[in-house]
Amino acid sequence: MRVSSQKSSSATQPVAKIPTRKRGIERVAKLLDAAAAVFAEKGYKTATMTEIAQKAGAPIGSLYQFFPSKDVIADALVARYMEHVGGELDGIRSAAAGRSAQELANQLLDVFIHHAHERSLALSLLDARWEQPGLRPGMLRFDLRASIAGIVRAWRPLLDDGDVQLLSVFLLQTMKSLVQLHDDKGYPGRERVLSEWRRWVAGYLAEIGH
Amino acid sequence: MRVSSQKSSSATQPVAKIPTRKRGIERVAKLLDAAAAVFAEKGYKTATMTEIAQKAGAPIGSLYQFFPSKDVIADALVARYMEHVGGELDGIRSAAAGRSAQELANQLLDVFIHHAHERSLALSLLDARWEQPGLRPGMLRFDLRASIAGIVRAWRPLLDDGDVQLLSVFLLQTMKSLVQLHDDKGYPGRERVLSEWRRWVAGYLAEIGH
Amino acid sequence: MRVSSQKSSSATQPVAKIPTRKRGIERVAKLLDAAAAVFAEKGYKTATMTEIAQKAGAPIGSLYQFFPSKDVIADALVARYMEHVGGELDGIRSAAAGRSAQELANQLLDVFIHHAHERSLALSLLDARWEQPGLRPGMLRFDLRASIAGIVRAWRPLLDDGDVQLLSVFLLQTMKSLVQLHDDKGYPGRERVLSEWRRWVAGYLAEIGH
Amino acid sequence: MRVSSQKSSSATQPVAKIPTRKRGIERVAKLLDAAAAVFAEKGYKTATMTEIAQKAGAPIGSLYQFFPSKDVIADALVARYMEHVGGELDGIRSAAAGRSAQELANQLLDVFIHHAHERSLALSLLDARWEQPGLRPGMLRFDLRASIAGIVRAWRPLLDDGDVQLLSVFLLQTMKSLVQLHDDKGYPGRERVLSEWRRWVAGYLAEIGH
DNA sequence: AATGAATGAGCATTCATTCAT
DNA sequence: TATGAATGAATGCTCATTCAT
Repeated sequence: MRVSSQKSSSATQPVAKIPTRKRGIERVAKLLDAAAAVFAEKGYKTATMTEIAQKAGAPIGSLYQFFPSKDVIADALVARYMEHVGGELDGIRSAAAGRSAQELANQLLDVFIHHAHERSLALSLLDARWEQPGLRPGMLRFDLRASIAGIVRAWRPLLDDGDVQLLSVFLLQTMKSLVQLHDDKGYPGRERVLSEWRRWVAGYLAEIGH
Repeated sequence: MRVSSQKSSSATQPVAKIPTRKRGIERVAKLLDAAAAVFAEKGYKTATMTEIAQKAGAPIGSLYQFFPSKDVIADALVARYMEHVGGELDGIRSAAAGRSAQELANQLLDVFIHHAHERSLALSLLDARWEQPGLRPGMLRFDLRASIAGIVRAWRPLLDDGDVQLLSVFLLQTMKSLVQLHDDKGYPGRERVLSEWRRWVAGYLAEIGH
Repeated sequence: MRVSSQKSSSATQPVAKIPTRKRGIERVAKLLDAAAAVFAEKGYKTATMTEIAQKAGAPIGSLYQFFPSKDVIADALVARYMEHVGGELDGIRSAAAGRSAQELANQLLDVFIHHAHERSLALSLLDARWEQPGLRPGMLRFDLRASIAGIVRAWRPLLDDGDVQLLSVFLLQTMKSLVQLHDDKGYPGRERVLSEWRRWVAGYLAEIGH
Repeated sequence: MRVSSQKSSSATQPVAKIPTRKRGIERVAKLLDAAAAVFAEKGYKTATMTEIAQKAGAPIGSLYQFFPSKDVIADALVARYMEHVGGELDGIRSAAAGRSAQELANQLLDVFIHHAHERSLALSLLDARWEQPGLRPGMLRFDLRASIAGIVRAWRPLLDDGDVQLLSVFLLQTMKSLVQLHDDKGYPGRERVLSEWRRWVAGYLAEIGH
């Protein structure tokens, strides 16, 4: 299953222009990387378009050629994250059948660990541009939950829908938590906490999934 | 136990002026409430001092009388949250002895549910000022963790330090997760997820705490 | 009758802030004059807020304190023109009874001649900011027409409504035309044309108004 | 008689390149139509070269091939209007002899009514570029006045020069006024005003022209 | 003390025109 | 010849903080 990253473009919503020539493709990649770095360092509001362009070695006009507004560049970054994670989840799903609960748990937890920074960036970008924090991130959650539900179904095809939903919500939430525990270096017994967490997630997975 | 809300005062950092007369106390409360509302709606960067003053019905000069900068207001709001939660945790600690695992888990989980909005505001304020001088999210976590460790010790005085730490980290993390699951109304089977989560936290608590 | 210059302020439409202190009143007057000069010289789009502020000897922030957008300053200029002309029309109306057709015609024609530049500025400002040119200026026309109708009624109280309307439309249009003929210095026989025009307007006025 | 649309070419002023092949001619027509539409909708300053090219379905480079600057397009549009009106006036002149005053008046008034939108566009383009090098509104007026003078002479060959001038100025001005009265749908008694205006113009024409 | 007008550096964004491909 | 990506100076506007009244 593919996590949707296409803009539904129902109206004349501004979207990133897709570069056609080689030079443009390279430039867009550079711009996105620069934007990710600047947003991560400064936050959405504090980051400036000028700094993004400078960091990418591009004139400000070129930045606006491809990303007609600050919002569009943030959206593009979120979409890129969704594609990365979506791709990995696809891989896990196609190899889910026959795995042990601990193997599956570890694989899922590692996806989030692996993209921890990208994820926290995406969340902060979503948050900073939405009045009611938590509403828009909900979209993100929705897609991922569906993806994870697909994995659970591939892993245990006989599970009923309620249990699939329960497990997918549970897994998503514990993945997020593990990232937080993983990123925080400032508490004692960190190693033990992390391995306990993995054991505990696998235990719950095994309990519900037989 | 009192959760510390004093800055480590490395230098002559500006702090909120403490009002002495009754009228001043009322005005400060109004200003803080207005600030909380505006920050919650707009986010730290987007909120303006002018709007905060307007919402409190106070002139901008008066706002600056008590809170000499935007940062100081944010710090005061975070401190207020810490005091609220700290107070409740104090209460739980003094009545912890003799509670069942499920009772203790529920009480703790309810503290965070109860202050969910205040907490998300405090976190976003901390986050938005990441590289400003002042408090850090880590500091928040540290204080709370210490507070929870105190509760665990009061509940099971014989537990060794490693287990106390493990449990306090675990409890803090699952409290945060429960808030997220609680605030998100957009997924199926929410009721079941929430009750399972409580059951499951209590189970782990019982397992480690004998 | 007073030509309306009050903003109906049905919603949170941005309007010019009215200065309260003496310094503010002087500054607003200076800003309006500067804006009139710059708009007249460059046109609405080409004029820059920076240049207006500079010409008024004010920092850009002060300009925005009183006029929160470029549109608002243009609106203020239009309103000022309406007030000037409205005031003069009021005067003509209260002294209309008993005048000869030629006297009344001359007085009206002189109002527009007198405010020729202010009027052309107001029209160009209205035009430049409205997609369908002619639609918004229509509002201007509406107010003036009503004012002129009041004068005609004061002049000839027994005239029926149809004739009053006819005369007010006719007078407004010929006033505008006279301004154009007056401003254009580039054609031969200008003096004769101008006096013929006045004679001809008075003749029509006398014919319809008995 | 041909209304002059050539610039006085004081220097090496850029002009529209004249297309030679059939495809080029079609493309230029499309570009001019697109430019007219965009200018009419947005005004000279607000209209963008990119949008004009897009509306014509042509790449921006192609637009610049034929019209090397934004000003050149505007000039071309004005020239086109002059040619249209000039052509019609030529026709009226060659059939002027023997017409009644009312017939001549109606024919002339209809020319402006017929090209009302094209005229208002041309005027706004001239106005918007007031201090740019190129044509001036005065020039437009001058050419038309000369054209109309020719018609008056053809109609009444014995009239002395002063009366011819007077009539041509008068006719041009009343033609413009009629257009304004015609375009404005927002006043009462419009039908009566329009027919009165025509009657009244013919009356003056008859009076001066014997 | 209390007030709110003044300040100006800084930001997102635009667009006519060029020129490499 | 035809194309459309590249360019960057210029513009409207914001807002935390100060300080004259």
